[in-house]
Amino acid sequence: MDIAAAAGVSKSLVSLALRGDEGVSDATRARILGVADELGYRSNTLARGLVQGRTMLLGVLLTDLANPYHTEVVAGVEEAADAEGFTALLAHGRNDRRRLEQQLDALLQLSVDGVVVISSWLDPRVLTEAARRAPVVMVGRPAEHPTGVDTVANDDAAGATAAVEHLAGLGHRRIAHIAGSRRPAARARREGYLAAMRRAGLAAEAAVHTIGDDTGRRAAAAAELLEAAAPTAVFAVNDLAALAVLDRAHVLGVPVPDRLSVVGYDNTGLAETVRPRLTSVDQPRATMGRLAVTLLLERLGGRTADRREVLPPTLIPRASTGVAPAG
Amino acid sequence: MDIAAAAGVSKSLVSLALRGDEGVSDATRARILGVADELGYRSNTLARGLVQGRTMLLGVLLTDLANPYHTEVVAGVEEAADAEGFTALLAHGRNDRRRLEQQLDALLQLSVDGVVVISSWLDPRVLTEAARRAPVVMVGRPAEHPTGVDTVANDDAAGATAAVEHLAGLGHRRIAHIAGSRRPAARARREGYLAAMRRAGLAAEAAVHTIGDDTGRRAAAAAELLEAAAPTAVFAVNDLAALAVLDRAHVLGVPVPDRLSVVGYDNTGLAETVRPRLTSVDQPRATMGRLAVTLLLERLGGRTADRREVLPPTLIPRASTGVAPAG
DNA sequence: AAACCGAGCTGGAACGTTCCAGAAGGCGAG
DNA sequence: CTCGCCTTCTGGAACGTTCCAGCTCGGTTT
Repeated sequence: MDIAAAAGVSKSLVSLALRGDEGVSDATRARILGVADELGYRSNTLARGLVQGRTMLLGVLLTDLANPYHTEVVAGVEEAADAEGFTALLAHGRNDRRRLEQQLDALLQLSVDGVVVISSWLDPRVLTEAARRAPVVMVGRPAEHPTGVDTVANDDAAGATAAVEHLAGLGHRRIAHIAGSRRPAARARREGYLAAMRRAGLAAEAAVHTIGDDTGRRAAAAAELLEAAAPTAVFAVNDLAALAVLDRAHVLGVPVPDRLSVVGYDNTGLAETVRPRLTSVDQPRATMGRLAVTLLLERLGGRTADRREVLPPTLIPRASTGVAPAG
Repeated sequence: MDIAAAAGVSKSLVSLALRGDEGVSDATRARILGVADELGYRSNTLARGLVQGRTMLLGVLLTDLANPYHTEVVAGVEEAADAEGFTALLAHGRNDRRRLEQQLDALLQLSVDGVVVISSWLDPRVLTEAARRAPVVMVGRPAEHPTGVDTVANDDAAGATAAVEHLAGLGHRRIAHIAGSRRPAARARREGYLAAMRRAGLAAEAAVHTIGDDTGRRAAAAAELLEAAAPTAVFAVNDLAALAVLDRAHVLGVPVPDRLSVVGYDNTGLAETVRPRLTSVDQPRATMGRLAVTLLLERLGGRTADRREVLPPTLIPRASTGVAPAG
């Protein structure tokens, strides 16, 4: 450390002074800080991490940067990380499971103190294995709970129920559902929809159409659904699917919400952008991100039992839903 | 290194074997790899970085994760980084200049081998200072070129010209512009618009309304513009502003594109989502990201002269523009 | 005056790698 | 048989920090 030489003290004392330790005289401290400033000194995270065994870095691994759902969770994670003195570093899987695993590996090799995984894509065994090297919290609904890993999810069944009850409360009976792929969250929403329809005495009216992830099939499913089931209301598995329905309704000349009500899920920025504004089920994303950090810190504090947190979503009514058309 | 003990060789040999060096006998290599696998060994980036003086990490600093413009640049950066054997780590400024600086600092302290800054927010002096510790490339249009830093930008004037020529070619004369804040890119687009209007002999018809960054003022500016200037076409500084115009037109019952044509800038996902699909100027974002990495590598290879790259944008015609209404 | 104390400082080990000089042993050429 | 060379392997230094045990020196207590 050249600061030591320049200030005429030992490197140990430089270290103490820079870290603000008590046992350094004011005069010496001032001199050391002065020299450090002059030399443009920046501490070296690598060296510190190596000797301390912790880096104050949190890794955030996400499947898809472009997905606004993910980025709001990230905001929550960052806020909490900042408050605890950690730096959040993001790694991006770009919708590719292999790459996701590589990025996870890269984070672990960097000796991050913990990892928040915002993705349902990783194999539970990969997560369990990762959790042996650093605490791992997964945000999202896993198909199968990975042992050694904490999870934070929203209550998809409750969200679906809220959507159905909102629509039923407006007098709708033919409430159809556009379901997602076989992913766990989508499945839970679908089951929640079916259960809520039963409870509302509308089991006979339930209609489910399943879509893929790509835009083309979304549009096709929307068209099919509107023509086959002739619903007065649609609960869609997510905002993008809801958008496809709005789009199709526009093409068919069906006015929304006068003749058709539509509810989305995730309350993405889109919901507030499209015309009409989309009623959508909101997950408390920022809260989920913050909670993930809390769970990580608990693990760092020594907790070993797995935790599985489920947070309640909220329905945000907007202009895409209205009272059911008469007849 | 416990692998060394378990395999009965020196730590040096373990290092050589794991890195695939030639001078290790096949039998010994197999034994070492076997032991490493069994012990679940992962190399330690901190230690390697410390001794080698490079980490094979690229830092990507961005103002706003939620901005799809940024994320596509990131995709280009990641693609190129991957191809060169680097790992891209993202740090996020969350629309806060102070935080942006802190994150930049964190990246430098991590000893990343280079930084791609996707933001026009940082003080040029901060960037110049950072560039003394690691190569820095800025993607975006700086107000003032920071010395020691390479920049990659799109040609905003050319983009504005393309928009005006497209509209003029459709017979429009009263082409108004919704301008952005005082940020350099916005200013360049505005100047480009004015110059193109002059060249088209429409200087007298030019009308500029300026907006802020928030949604409310966007809507107000859109309303004001449509009512005051009564244009038949609007070139907006970005897609969000264009959206506000579409929205306002919808409220006023002005059909697009029959009585009003609208062109955006940035060609974000929104442009393909809204109805009608938005004509927009596309920046070659992925290419810009890849180019940024190329420039970083050149710096690592020893180049010291600053480079300033400007890439041509492309207008993507969609349904929001049509021939000017008669009369 | 001896013993103790605390404030202020130092030197060296440690962290997990890579790198470098060089050692050991086998083999072919002279 | 000796020399040199090649292959395979080793030991220790180095990277920039933190941590720990311990040093020195003036002042206070007994």
